[in-house]
Amino acid sequence: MTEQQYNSNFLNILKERGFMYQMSDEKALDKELSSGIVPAYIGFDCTARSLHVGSLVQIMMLRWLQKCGHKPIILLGGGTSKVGDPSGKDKSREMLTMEDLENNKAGIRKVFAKYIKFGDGETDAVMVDNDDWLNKLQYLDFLRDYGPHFSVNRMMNFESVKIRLEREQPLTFLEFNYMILQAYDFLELGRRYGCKLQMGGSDQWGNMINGLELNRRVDSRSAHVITSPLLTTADGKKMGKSEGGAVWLNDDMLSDHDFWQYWRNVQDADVGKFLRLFTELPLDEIAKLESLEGSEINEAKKILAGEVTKLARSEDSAKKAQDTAQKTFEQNGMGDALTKVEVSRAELTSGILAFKLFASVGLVSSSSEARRLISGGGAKVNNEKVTNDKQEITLNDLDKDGVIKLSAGKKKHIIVVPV
RNA sequence: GGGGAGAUGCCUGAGUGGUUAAAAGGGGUGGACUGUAAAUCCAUUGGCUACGCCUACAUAGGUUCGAAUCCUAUUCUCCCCA
Repeated sequence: MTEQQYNSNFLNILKERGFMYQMSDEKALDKELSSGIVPAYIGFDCTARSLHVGSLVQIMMLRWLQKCGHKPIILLGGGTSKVGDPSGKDKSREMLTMEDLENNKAGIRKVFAKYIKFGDGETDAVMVDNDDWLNKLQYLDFLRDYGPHFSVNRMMNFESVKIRLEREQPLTFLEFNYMILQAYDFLELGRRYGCKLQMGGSDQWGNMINGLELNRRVDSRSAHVITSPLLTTADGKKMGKSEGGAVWLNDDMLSDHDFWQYWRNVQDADVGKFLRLFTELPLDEIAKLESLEGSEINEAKKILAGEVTKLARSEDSAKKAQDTAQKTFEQNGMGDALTKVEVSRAELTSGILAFKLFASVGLVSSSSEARRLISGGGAKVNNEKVTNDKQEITLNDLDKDGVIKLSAGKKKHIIVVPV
């Protein structure tokens, strides 16, 4: 490997693998990390039942952190979700019920359990909800105790604030307070767990620095922050959209097959970057993979898909997904991991109009869309193009395995199982 | 509290009484080309048991043969003055 820039193994890994965007006081942090266990945290929203690949960079950072002998703290924004995240300006989000919130927390915990180890040990991860302390805050006490440490003049200079003001877009007081609450989280975690490091996306830099300073001013605790680059795909789009939906990490939100396919279909230019960030393959191996040319890079994509799926789902899921992909795409057949939909035998006996079946099975969202698909030549039954939307699908269409394969375009397939 | 501007399809954004399911772009989807990639090109993009029907331009009423376009009330948003 190249020269090791830091004493801390953790920092070296972050640097080499592309997790590092900026950090506060490099030397001090390096020293801190190389001389003992450092508890570090990253905050996550819990507005959905699962996190999606957009959070994967953060998750991997915590995983490496633990691997390097430190303690990950996962902070869920249960308290802040209660207020609703204001940065999605248009519609203020619906309030989550307590029940939703608990469900979401459980779902998110499930994801993390795949990546890091929880428990009571020194480097075991813990998961906390900022509702535990934010909810109890007394406005006046809070103002008196922490208000003096925040300078509005400075906050006005923060990128996030400045942009809004310059564009004359509204910035609510609520929103303005968010960064203060976030800073307070850092302080609280410092008190509870001796947390000294906050990590997060580079858009959080300003907020994170606030927390760092609050720690220093109020508790004289030395604290640090590291940000990761904001991830975009090679064509500059946000990561994590596929076939119209978000790429969820939980398997009850997105099938193993679709998850695997997302990684299989990344752009050539992203392969190396993603391998470094989202897998734990050695760097020299990654270098080899990303240097593959032309269609050979597809092999690298398969490895990427396999590795990521293994981590997020399971070894078995990865295998099945790859197997299915091979059968489906390379042999024009079908694999186990394709979504199966049951259709009553009785209906098939009398015949179902093609466009209706495509819609009811969920390949398209309406029968109008199904008709469009068919007239555009994108609908197939057992690899045969459907030419007429009134074509009937019947038991006669069962293949030798007694099922029917429906395809919408080249990539979306569903297996119809008569019951 | 006073005055002004505005709310259009997934998003941005035209339209200001009549072929307007609503320009244009973005995004999505399908096709061609390829490597299950990118770029490019073409098509499509409210719903429906479909050459017709229904629902749509913040909400509720009204004027009119006819409204997204005019009137009234309501809700929300932004701006300015106090």
